[in-house]
Amino acid sequence: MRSSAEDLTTRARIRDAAIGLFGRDGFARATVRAVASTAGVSPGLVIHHFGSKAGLRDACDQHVLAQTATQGREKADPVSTRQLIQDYLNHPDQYADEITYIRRTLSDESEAGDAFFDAVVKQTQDIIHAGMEAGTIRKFDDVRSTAVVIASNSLSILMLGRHLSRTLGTLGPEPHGIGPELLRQLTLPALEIYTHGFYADARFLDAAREAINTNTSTNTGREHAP
Amino acid sequence: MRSSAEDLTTRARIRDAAIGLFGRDGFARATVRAVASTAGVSPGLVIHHFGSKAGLRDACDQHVLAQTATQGREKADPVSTRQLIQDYLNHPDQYADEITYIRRTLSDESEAGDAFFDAVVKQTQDIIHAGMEAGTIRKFDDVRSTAVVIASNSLSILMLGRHLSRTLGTLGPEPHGIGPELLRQLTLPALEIYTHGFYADARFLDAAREAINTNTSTNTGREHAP
DNA sequence: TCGCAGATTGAACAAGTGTTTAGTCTATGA
DNA sequence: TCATAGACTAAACACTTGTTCAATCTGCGA
Repeated sequence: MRSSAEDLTTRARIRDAAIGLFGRDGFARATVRAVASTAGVSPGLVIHHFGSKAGLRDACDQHVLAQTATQGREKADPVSTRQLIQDYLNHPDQYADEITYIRRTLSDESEAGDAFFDAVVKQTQDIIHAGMEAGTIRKFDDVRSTAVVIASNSLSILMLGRHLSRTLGTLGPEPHGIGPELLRQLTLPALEIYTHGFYADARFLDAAREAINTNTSTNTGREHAP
Repeated sequence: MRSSAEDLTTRARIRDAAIGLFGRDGFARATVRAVASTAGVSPGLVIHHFGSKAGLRDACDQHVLAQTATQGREKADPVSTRQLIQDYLNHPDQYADEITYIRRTLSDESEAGDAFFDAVVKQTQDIIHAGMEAGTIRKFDDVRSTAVVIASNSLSILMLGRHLSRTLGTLGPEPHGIGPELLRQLTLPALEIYTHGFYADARFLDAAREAINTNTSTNTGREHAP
């Protein structure tokens, strides 16, 4: 369900070209002239529509991340999430630019990236709470930290997708590397760890518990943030 | 154990300044003039020593990643790894530039980043094999994919450290966000998942096994890479 | 002491950058 | 019909970029 063809307003065409180039080359490396050339317009028109290169970036941020955030908020339940994944697996190239752009936004420092990450964590937290009540997810003391860990692990595929697919030899036509083959190959190992754990017993966990409990008083670390 | 003071050769001072700026601002945004100014020399001298800006990047890659790779290869056993972590927790700011630089290298496309990631995966694979024999790590069918998942999860702290500490409120003076407080707060939740799992039972795992086994024949995916 | 190779600099160059500006084209409403 | 607003362009501007170059400075071996 995307505006696919060339029947877009010029402003939208420029913005989409910028999303592709900003994601692929980064904001600094991507030039206004390249964006204009990709969109088939003159450099001046880019400035005319967006005020400045920074304004163009803001428009891209708002478009990609607002869209993804609302999608995420609407489809917070596991069923819709599964449908979203299925939709992606059927049309992977439709989302390529968005994925690359989000990865770049999370890498560079930006308020849009911060907001997106926080939204993912919040959504994960909601899922964990619901799963704990439903009995599908184990009970955790520190749900917030657990959600941060899970979100971080999930987003690592987004951040390192190129490396993952390169190492596993599942590199498809997608520049970010996150293709159906990669997901198919990682799903079972990840779910095994999430189901039966990674370690054979609680040795490491107990040792860490003890170390942290004894260290908190003697350590040189600063006080806890309020 | 770092060459701390100003008793460095000019070439090394330029390289260290570049490591800091390339990591913080990225290769494109960081200018030769800024590197020269930080090192207290003229822009021409930077070129004189490294041939070009790209040559300077190569030197930085080789310095940071070769150093880290050898460290990783020497300290592959869990005991030394723990000592390395302890060493970091005691002197976090000494490693700040290296951490930021490695994160940037993994984000941008570069052979050095590829080699580093592969080294981490290989090291993780060795640890898993050893742990499986020693009985501390569960038995996995697909050790390579499991190692990729574990490595990806571990590196996510590196890639998203700024977001993690920002969300959890453990932001210290480090620009990358990976401070002692963050690690202390994430250790137990991560180890709990790695020990007892995340899901309450094998429902999701079994469902995924079934879905993948039935899909592999009917799916439109291409053949497996050799 | 001399000479020379390398370190180092300041200024300049050429290319590329974001942005501005003057002007043309086009549609739309009075 | 015509005036006006906005889309749009080509050219230029001001600035930054990486790099070069001629010229000094410095240390060291003969």
